[in-house]
Amino acid sequence: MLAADLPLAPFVRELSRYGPLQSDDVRALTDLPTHLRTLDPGSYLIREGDPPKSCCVLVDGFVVRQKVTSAGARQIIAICIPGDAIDFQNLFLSLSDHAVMALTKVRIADISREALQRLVLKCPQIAEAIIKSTLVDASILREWVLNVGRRDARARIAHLLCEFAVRLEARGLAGRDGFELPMTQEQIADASSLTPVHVNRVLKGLERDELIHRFRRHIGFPDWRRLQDVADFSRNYLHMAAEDQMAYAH
Amino acid sequence: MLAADLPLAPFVRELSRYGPLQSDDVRALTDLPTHLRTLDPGSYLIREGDPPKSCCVLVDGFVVRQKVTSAGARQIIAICIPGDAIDFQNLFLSLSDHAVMALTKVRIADISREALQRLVLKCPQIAEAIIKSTLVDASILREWVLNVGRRDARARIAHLLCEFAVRLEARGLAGRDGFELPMTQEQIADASSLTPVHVNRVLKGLERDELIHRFRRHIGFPDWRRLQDVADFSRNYLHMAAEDQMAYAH
DNA sequence: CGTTTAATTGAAAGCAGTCAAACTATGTGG
DNA sequence: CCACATAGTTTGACTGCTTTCAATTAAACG
Repeated sequence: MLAADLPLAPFVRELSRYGPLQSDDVRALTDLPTHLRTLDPGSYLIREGDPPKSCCVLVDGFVVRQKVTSAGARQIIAICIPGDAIDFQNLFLSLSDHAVMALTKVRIADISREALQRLVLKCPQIAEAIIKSTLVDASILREWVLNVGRRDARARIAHLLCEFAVRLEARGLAGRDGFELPMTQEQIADASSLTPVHVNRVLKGLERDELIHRFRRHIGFPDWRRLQDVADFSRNYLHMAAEDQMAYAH
Repeated sequence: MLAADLPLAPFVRELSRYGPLQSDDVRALTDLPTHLRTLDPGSYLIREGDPPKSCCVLVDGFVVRQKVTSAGARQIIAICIPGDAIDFQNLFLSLSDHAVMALTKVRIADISREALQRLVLKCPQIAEAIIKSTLVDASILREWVLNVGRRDARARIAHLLCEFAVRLEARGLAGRDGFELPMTQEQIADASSLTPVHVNRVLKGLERDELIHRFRRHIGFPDWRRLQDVADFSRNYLHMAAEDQMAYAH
């Protein structure tokens, strides 16, 4: 079978990392009936207050979770990369508490809510894997609260870059040379609770100090070790398995 | 049986709210072997980097989750109230990514990790309830990121007070007249990403504007509606069941 | 009561925000 | 292939919310 026929494969591989799944479980998940669709940048997969329709998995591209204050200020709450489940939230809760927006052109696999719920109730291993995956998401959120709450602008943005690099690399989507950042500076601002203007200044500062290289949207890491120091970054909170501690290790 | 004999009762009641548990499940949970202990304010239940020992439930008193930056700045990430499970994190992940500290004198019920894990694998309903409980925690974390990231000091502190009031009331631990806030202004500062000095000024400002009343640690709400407006507070993100929407409702 | 911890207040400094304008990519249609 | 439009980036000057530093007052505790 071709990879194109198995849009859920990366997602299932990711999940099986959290709890060793039986091959039956893996097959049951991979074979889940899905509906594929493509969305353009800026379009919404889920809006705040929506009732859940399906449970979707990100096959290709990048999306963000976001919330807004009544004053209209936006906060990006999480960045999802290919292979991520977008809404276990909606799988089990009845109203969405945040919106999900496409950063890039994305491919989404919709899984039937009922089918996945049945699977969870039937296969304890799958339930456990989903719990762990959810707990890791929560751990990342805790780090974001710390990041936004207690680090200055420079560390905050550096931290965002470090986290993104490590998560991408763990899925084989980036190497030591860096990665394409799928965000405008305005979006970086909304993720780091800063203004676009200030993001620009900080980015230039990091570049001036040879902590990052930039070309278009590409971010390079000439001195990964030092960037981690500036960012106060430690990958512990990502709860990755030992075998993933590769290139960016220490 | 007396309530004193069932320290897990409030926790189980809470959990059953998230997924209707069979009476067998309820009994299995309530009868879980526990070890009760008492801790003084300021003592640590869990330190960052700890391997998990047991899974503990908060019976009495208040604890906070917290993280610190390498520069030593502290961020409170969550506040737990009686009936909350303190570490589903530790139940399934292998290293703690944050510390848990007692705000007040607390009573803790330690549940054996293995016993609870067995139960999760055996009872799908319990697994589902735990998933939902974890998802609600994550939703609260998302709101905290927004709160700390995009609201000014006044709204931020008001929001903290609103959330605490609503959560306490849902467990029957506070009424319309207000509640005892189990935190010093320094701790409020660490929860709202401000300095203690500024917390003091904002609190005085809220009091001056008749948005709250204060006496010692007691917080009263003379105009709940208006406070919610200032706080930009909506209880949606708490994902409470309909029957809990009582006194503080709108 | 004396001692420690928490709350309060004032003055000054600073990090990030706001406003505004210029510049650079990227894309589109003639 | 170029002119124009649009979106994103960059820069400067100024403002302001929050922090920092320091000192005083009030409350909690043994």
